[in-house]
Amino acid sequence: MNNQENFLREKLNDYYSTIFEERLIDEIVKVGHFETIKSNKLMIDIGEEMTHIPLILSGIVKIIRKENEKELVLYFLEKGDTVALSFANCINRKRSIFKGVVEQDMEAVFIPVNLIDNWLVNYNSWRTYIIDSYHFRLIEMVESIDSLAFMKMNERLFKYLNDKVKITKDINLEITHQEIADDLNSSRVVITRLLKQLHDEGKIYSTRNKVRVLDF
DNA sequence: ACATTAAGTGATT
DNA sequence: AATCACTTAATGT
Repeated sequence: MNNQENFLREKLNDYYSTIFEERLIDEIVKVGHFETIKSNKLMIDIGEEMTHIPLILSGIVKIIRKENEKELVLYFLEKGDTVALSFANCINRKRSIFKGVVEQDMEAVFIPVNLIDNWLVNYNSWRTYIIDSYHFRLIEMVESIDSLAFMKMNERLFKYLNDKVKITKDINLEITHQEIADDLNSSRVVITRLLKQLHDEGKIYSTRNKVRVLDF
């Protein structure tokens, strides 16, 4: 057993070792490679081939859908999450349908996709993990659809802020109106006005580059 | 002090 | 709810 493997084993210890069986951890340690990606770096873009999937150890990744230069944030990934790579994708073509941007410095163990299929049949804990993660992503997608279809911009904005607080575990968000507008595929002016409204309602407190969520 | 970037606002669609 | 056009405020150099 070499240093590299021990290092990975150590990294997996605080989260994944509790959900994966030992034999699987041994495999991951053998084939995975550890990587850190800095905030604001592009992890994956739409159309890019997926050669590896990440098991996220820390940090946050923002998952975005893009259509002719317009973008919409769907959800965030954090520790314990992975990109829900479809089974069909594993077998056939494996190009990403999402864009993933690192939101907070991320650490992850990357697993080559060609192993995923095999692990699905060989490791119970892997199967459970992938299916659960699938299920969870589906729910988040439905939430996205709901908010697009049924919610007004002010409600979407408030949900967005709440989601951010939940994922960053901090009610103080460092963000500009423009960035929020981009994430929601809205315009800066609209966000400014709605934020002021929320501010006046006492739900948030906002100053330049900052939003503090008071009511969540 | 000046330039740049972020935020606020009225009017219009 | 979006866009335009402009103002005002905050911040970096």
